[in-house]
Amino acid sequence: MEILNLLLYLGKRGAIAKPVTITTSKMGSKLGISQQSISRWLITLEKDGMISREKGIRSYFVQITPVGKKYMQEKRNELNEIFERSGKIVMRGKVVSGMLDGKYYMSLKKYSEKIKSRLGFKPYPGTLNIRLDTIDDSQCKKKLCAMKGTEIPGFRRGGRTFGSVRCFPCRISGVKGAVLIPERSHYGLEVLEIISPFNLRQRLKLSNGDDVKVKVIVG
Amino acid sequence: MEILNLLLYLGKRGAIAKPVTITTSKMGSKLGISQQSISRWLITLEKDGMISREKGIRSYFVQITPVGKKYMQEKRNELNEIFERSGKIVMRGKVVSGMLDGKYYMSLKKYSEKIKSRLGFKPYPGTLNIRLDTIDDSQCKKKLCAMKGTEIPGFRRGGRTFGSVRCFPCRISGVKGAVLIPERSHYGLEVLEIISPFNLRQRLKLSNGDDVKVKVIVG
DNA sequence: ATTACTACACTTCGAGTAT
DNA sequence: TATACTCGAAGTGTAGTAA
Repeated sequence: MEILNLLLYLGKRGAIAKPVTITTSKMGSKLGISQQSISRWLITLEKDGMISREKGIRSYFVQITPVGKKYMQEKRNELNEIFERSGKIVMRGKVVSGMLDGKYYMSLKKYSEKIKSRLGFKPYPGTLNIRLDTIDDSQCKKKLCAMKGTEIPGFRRGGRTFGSVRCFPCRISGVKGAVLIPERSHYGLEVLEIISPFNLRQRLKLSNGDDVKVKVIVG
Repeated sequence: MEILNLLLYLGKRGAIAKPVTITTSKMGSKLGISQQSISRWLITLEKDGMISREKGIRSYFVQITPVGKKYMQEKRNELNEIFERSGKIVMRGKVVSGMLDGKYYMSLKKYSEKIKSRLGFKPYPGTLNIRLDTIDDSQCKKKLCAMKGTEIPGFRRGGRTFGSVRCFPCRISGVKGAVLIPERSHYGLEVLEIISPFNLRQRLKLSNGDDVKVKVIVG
């Protein structure tokens, strides 16, 4: 058993901030090893100063110590460095139909001209919508949402407000484009809206349900 | 040996993007185990589909496969979630004098009213500037810069453009405030601009050179 | 020089079981 | 109910050595 997995189990239950209730058998079945082994591992982790324990009536209160936290943070930093250095966020998903509103917005001069000046291309009037299938892919979009990207400011016209949009230059199956994150979107984390100088459906011969790979270069 | 450590060693050498040259004895001495054990582990990892290998003349070319990459990403996501959930960025620095432009901007109604509506407080007209001393603290600011935060839009007046500003609610020595990240700032990564409903210098009895702690709650 | 086999020590595993 | 002990099996470690 990798001790990181043990700490991960505890950390997910909040054991970094406060003592949490655990039983060795639940923990074992969750991690795929026996109750006995968990018991032994907790004793070892305690000896090594990674966790502290206090016996409850029919369970233990376990907390991750600063030593344990430091160990986890080291691994986290190493992993983050490796993946951030490569500086790519890759998402996979399936082509789906949009609500045609992307087409409308991208045909507005105020948007398309700003995009031209900020991203260096005039967007084809329309967006390609991609449904992200796995949780990992949605997490990637969440990460994008938390980043700044290239902002295309909103505007008002005839009493109506058109919200701002953030863009993240990307490659979709090798073709230049950008992921669109509207300030106010109809879609959740599971749908990616893509613009491109090209009509992507035509250019990549895409139909609904086709698999595509979107690569965003970050940093 | 935790297999994550093996993948970490390879990942640090760039084995996610391309095959890298390694020898079992170097890898072993770096990881603190024998050449023989590394040899056996690499065979195991290859069998498990985590890495691919090709024999060179006096070394191996090793690359992490998509399976191995996925394993690493899972661990990374789990760790990031655990630490991001706790959601605090803490920075330390010393109070320094600003250029008095913060005072000017915060006295503009367009800004202060928007801040009132978005952050829930009317900013004292002035910013507290903090010089971040360590690289770690600057890295924290960099992380903030890459996040979205609460956006206060810019505006135009009399032909002049006032840029937008992003805010991150924070506590400074326990007092409510917000870190300001102007779209176009005079300051680099090493200076933090803070606003608050209070005159922080008065309220916290601060003089230039005093140490302060800024805690930003994220997520 | 390298990798990786064999052999054997030591560690970690789960089942049974005491508490 | 829970934890954690003993003990035989399986896994992981290094040394020696072949290729």
